[in-house]
Amino acid sequence: MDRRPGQRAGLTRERVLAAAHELLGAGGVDGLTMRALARRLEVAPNALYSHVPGKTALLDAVIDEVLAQVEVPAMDVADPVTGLHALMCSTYDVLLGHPDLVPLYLARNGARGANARHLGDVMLALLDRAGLREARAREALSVLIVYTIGFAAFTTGPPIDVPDPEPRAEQMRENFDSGLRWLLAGITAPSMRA
Amino acid sequence: MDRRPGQRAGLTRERVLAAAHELLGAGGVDGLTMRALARRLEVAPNALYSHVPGKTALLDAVIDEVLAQVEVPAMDVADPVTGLHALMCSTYDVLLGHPDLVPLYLARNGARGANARHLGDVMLALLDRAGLREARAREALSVLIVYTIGFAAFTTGPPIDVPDPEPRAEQMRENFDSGLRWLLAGITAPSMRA
DNA sequence: AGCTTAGTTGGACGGCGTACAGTTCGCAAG
DNA sequence: CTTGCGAACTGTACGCCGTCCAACTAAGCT
Repeated sequence: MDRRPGQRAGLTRERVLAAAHELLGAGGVDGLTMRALARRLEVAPNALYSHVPGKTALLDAVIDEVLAQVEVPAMDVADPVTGLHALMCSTYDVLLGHPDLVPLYLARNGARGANARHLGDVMLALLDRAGLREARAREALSVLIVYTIGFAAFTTGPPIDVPDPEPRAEQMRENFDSGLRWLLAGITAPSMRA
Repeated sequence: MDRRPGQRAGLTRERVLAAAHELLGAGGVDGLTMRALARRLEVAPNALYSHVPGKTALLDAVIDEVLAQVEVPAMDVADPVTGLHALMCSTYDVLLGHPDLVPLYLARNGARGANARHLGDVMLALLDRAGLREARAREALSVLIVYTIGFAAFTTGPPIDVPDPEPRAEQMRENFDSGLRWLLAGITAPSMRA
């Protein structure tokens, strides 16, 4: 801090979020502290509070930002179930790209930011095209979200006792896929369609 | 602390774990700190370290302890799928009884303690009787565990935006049940049986 | 030119987990 | 019955954490 009080440091909400993102990638959740963030931006810790309400809000923002990477299938995709499958797989992959973030994600159970809401809307639209409305649709929505985040959390956790993690990741990917197909089959079974 | 150094306080690993359990129930995860725990046991914070290696280990122990409450179906239950269903539902209910614990549970992804291992073995045995072996069985195991813990995490999280949480809990319980049935149906579909 | 206001700093508060050294007791061996 | 030892416990301290407050300064508007 070779700056005297009052001198601007060029801080922005965007710059703060970006730095937070980097810290998260480098040192995991434990590495992301207000002080470390300030250090990286060459600023006093308190300066952050002019751009972010607090740590919780910052985490929420970062979490939601990550969801922007999810590939949303075209709304007019031929088969809505295929679209849902692709959407959930993409979400799963994105989550795997930010392992330390997943537990947080789950603790807040599913970010409530703009991106999260958008994904939810897309899913509801696809479910609608698959024949599910209202309560049924919300039910299916919960199940799919929970399953995906839960599986990501499970996958990104510390390796249980297997020797090398490489085939494990692939194995988990397949497990995820299997379960997802079962769920989708159940969701769109004839008895479910209103 | 009206005790001078060296005087025994009658601490035991069991007493410590029990107090931790109580604190967890009363104040959630945030309420469980080494210092608060020591305060409740009328002891200096460091005294705990004679009975527990550290906070992480303590949490692991408490987490695994909770799993003891899960009702394990009789091994010779008529239908293994029904047994699995009952087992997962009991697990879900137990988890709901300790809301603040669930995120931790997921972060460590499924306790690795004695009780957790036992439950895993029971599930594998039931899956075996349902016709699943080896890789298939492990696959199904992952899916079921992830689904259950994930759903519990989702349910115990802060209410999204619904007005009153009472019907929500019931709703979620039904959602859980629906998804679970779909999963079990998929797992035991003819194509899966070796 | 002067005033307002937003951005930033130094410092502090209360809390956390836990390491280190010292004190004191219970208990087994002599 | 003494002695010695190891385990339990305390006091103190270190280095973190998130966040609030008052002071200060620079930029921008009038």
